[in-house]
Amino acid sequence: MAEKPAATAAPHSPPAASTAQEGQAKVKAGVVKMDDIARMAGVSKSTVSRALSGSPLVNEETRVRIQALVESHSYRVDTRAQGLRKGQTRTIAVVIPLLHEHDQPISDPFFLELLGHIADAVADHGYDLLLSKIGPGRASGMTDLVDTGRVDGLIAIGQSTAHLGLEQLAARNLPLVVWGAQLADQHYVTVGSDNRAGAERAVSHLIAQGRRRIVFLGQRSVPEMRLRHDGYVAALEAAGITPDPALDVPTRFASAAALTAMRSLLCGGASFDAVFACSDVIAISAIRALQDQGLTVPEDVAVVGYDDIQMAAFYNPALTTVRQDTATGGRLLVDLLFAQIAGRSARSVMLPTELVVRASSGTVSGTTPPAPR
Amino acid sequence: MAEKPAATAAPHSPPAASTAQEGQAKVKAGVVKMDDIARMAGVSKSTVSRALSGSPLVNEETRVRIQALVESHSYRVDTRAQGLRKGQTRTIAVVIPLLHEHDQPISDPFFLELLGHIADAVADHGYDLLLSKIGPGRASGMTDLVDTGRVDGLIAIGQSTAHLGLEQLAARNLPLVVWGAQLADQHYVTVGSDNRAGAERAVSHLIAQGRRRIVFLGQRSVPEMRLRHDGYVAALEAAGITPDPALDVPTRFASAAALTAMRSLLCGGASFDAVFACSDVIAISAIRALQDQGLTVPEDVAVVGYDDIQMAAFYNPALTTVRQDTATGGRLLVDLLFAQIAGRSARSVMLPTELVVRASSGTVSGTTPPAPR
DNA sequence: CTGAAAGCGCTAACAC
DNA sequence: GTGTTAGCGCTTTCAG
Repeated sequence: MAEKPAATAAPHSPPAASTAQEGQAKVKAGVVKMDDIARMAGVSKSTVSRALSGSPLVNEETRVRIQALVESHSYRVDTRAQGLRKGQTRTIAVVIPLLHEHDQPISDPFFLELLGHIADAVADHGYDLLLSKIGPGRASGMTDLVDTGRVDGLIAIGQSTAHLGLEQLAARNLPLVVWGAQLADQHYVTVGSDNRAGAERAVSHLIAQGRRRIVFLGQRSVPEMRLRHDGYVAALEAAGITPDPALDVPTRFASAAALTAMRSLLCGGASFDAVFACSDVIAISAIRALQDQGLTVPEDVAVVGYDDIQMAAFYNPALTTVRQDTATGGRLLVDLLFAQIAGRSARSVMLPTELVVRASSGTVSGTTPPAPR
Repeated sequence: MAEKPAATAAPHSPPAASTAQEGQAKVKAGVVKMDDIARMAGVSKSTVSRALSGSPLVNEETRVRIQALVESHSYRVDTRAQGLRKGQTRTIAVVIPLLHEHDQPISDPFFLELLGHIADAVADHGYDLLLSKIGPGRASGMTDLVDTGRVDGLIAIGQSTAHLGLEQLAARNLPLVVWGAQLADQHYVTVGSDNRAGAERAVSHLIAQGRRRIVFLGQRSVPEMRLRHDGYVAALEAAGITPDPALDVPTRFASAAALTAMRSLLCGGASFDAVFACSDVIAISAIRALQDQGLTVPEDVAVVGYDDIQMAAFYNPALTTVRQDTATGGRLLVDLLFAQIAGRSARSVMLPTELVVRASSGTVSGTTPPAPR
């Protein structure tokens, strides 16, 4: 089979003709290269390159001829080669922590919502998005991503326990933005909600409903959760309530873990009239555990979650929760990363949160239609 | 600042020394290349390349020396250049359909669960995963991904309305696997659950509970949903029930859409005693709509969903649903793709489903603890 | 306006 | 065992 069409003989032949002839033969992708197009157009590779990158140095007629050839042969420039030459990748990595030890899948809907917005924003910049689930000892894996020339920058979702690793990356000056809490001594850029204020408002709301014995459900080893705990304590103290350590229940971010934690609290005979959960997923599991014990929400126990995942409004009872704005969060994450890639400096951003009051905290009747997002 | 250390002078100098000296200077990644390592080791680039790829043709002593240099300078081979030369990318793309017209984020937890498993499997193969949200007219975007040399293969999550586009890709012989329904005339490889059988069992279960007027909630334009509808009809007819078109309610995959659909059904005064929803997210929204009307689930209306997302077990009432095994699904998707990349042929796989009976269909009391996944 | 030439960082024949 | 020589497919000076 003739590999290279002898199209050089008729450089100006109508593209349509060659389409019909060659379309069939091209089974495998990438078969036609810039050189081929150049030869067919009767120009040099350089001219094709220029034409394709919209250089003004190219004759209009030539450009049109090249364009036609490109279309008809559905030629596409190889980004890999282009990137190698230009020293860029046009792709950024999003790193999601393994939620825990085992190769448990990413499971919190909140992450997916955020990821979706990040994906949109990255695409708007014309970049690709590499998704990477990295386990403990994340830092080295993340460094690799850029050292091996696979990505131009990194977005980490959740700092979880990797604070030190992230500091190392920042020290190396790699473009990096992380979704999470803004810590005092930190040198990397974060975007996140005002965890302390959000939690404080949620708990104050509970107190305003007449609740006094409020359970904290969350994992304080994660920075964001620690701040939420701070807010919880602050709200309590502002109301003259002394935090009871017995109501501080450590829980990981999985439904099952939350269920277990709640059950053991119930079995322990603790008395409480409200729960502040560090995520909606945790809140939902907690409610389930409560109901299984014959308790009603919000009558016996009022519950507030965090995140406002889509399902929160549809749960029964509809969940009162602290909304984190994933749309602007995602976009901000990406914008700040591109600022760094462009060599500009970026500052951490703390997003305001909004307390969305629904039925689970005892104020709204359960039959009110949930607010559409 | 001296760009290249004059290390050539002392080729065998202890790596530790140079680390200390240079560690500081290397701010930007990728600064040290294979040539540099070669020079420092006093060998040629090829030898370094060989040593690094574990070729047996390299002297043990040389290899050790090179290894040490590589470590101390934390040199990493550039995958981009490597890929260009070797004609591969070691990355595969996962394409998720924009759920609908607007740039709505990916939102169904089911997708995220599947994505998580795919990510694990891809990583196990040592490949990267490019995440791509592609809108209507997906096919061209997908082709691009491989034509521009960015990925070695494609996984599409959900065929939605892109069947024809996928056929085109398959015709071009691009490595491709799609999560979805196995259609009669299709030339691409799919992995998916047995939608027809799954739905049939779910609906039969409802009938066995004494329900006769069962609503179908889903979007039949999507192949998978059409099959589920077939199963729904089959179950009905097997029981001698004539499907009532009034109970066939088209619904997209979003919570809000499902809520609206259900509400208008209720307003229309239709009479029914059960609902079969095409996804758990739809089921949950439907239950919400029912409850808002003062109806109880499962007493007044029994509800069955599809997917068995994590939250299904925690909903109130706990959701009876058709479980799709995302773990083996994800792994299979990836395995079949790699088979194609390796030039082997692959066959579509239809996974069995499992009906998970919980409270929402009226059989189990609501206080039973949900089965852990 | 266009072409020739020199690489981007790496691997793979092919020599020695 | 190791070095030399060609590229992978593209962009970009530098000369016309």
